[in-house]
Amino acid sequence: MPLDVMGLFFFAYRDFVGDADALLERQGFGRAHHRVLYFVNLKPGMPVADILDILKITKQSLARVLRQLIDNGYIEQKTGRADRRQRLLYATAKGRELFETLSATQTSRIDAAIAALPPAGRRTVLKFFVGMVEPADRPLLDRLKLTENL
Amino acid sequence: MPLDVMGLFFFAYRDFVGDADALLERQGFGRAHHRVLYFVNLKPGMPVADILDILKITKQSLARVLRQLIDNGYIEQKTGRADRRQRLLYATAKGRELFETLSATQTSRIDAAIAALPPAGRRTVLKFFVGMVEPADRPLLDRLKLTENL
DNA sequence: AATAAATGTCAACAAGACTGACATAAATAC
DNA sequence: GTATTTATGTCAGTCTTGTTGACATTTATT
Repeated sequence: MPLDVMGLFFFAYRDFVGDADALLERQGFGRAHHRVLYFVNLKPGMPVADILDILKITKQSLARVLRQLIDNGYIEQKTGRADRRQRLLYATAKGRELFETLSATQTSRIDAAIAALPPAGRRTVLKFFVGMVEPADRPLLDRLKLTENL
Repeated sequence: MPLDVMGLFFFAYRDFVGDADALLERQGFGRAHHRVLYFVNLKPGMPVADILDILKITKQSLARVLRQLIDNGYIEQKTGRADRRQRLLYATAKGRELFETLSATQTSRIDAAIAALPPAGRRTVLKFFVGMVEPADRPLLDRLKLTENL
């Protein structure tokens, strides 16, 4: 039984998110803010509904977090041109900067872990992750361009 | 920048823990209960302090969850022989059974993801996870026998 | 004109973290 | 042999981030 994969997955994820947690706290933010920042940076102009779908949380839950990010000038909303009901989300310069800061430690941790692997290691890890994702959500990974290096 | 690793890590972990979440809910339990069950199953006779150290939560936080698990007969405590102050944690037969149920879907998801990888894939993924863990905690991984297949 | 969709907002609630303070029993130090 | 430290438990209050349900607004669609 892959008890070791389960356990190591836990520890790896704990320390991966832990990198950002300390920095976020100083801003008065939490993991939820980080997740929103990540996806808005990844796909600028994302409508609210997409974020809800990705994070699998309710709009009421997102609203609080999003409001803080907007009020503090990290994210801005623009009305959709094609569909004027949509509120498209964009990171401001300030928001992109914060995201860079949050990502810095995570990036070096990831780079170090991959550097210790055999040549095909990075690709193998990415393939594993994709394999762990619910098949119904895999097209979403493609749309977010997370599977380009495969 | 390894934005793709970050994103896929998020999705993979979300769906990995999501497997158990549905089952846990019917029991009136949450992820915290699952984590405790996992580690108690992995290392029977673990003292409370070790669990706190691993989960990086406070004793007050653990107390609630542990109490529910004990009161419902999933875990039992025994006074340590060497150090009678310690409360060593053991899963009951009922606890082991619940853990097996919770692990079943996670196991098949992991197995499927690994089956799609090249022969060395499993080892590569495990090495990646270890590389992501804070170096100070790596001896702990060894003690928990999570690094045996490396 | 009627309905549906995308979003926002108010209110109440729950899980699971947190801090701080204090209690007990057992081990260790002096 | 008393004093201190350690391992654990418990009470009380707070915070973040999730939940549900209800209702409003704007815009698209039928």
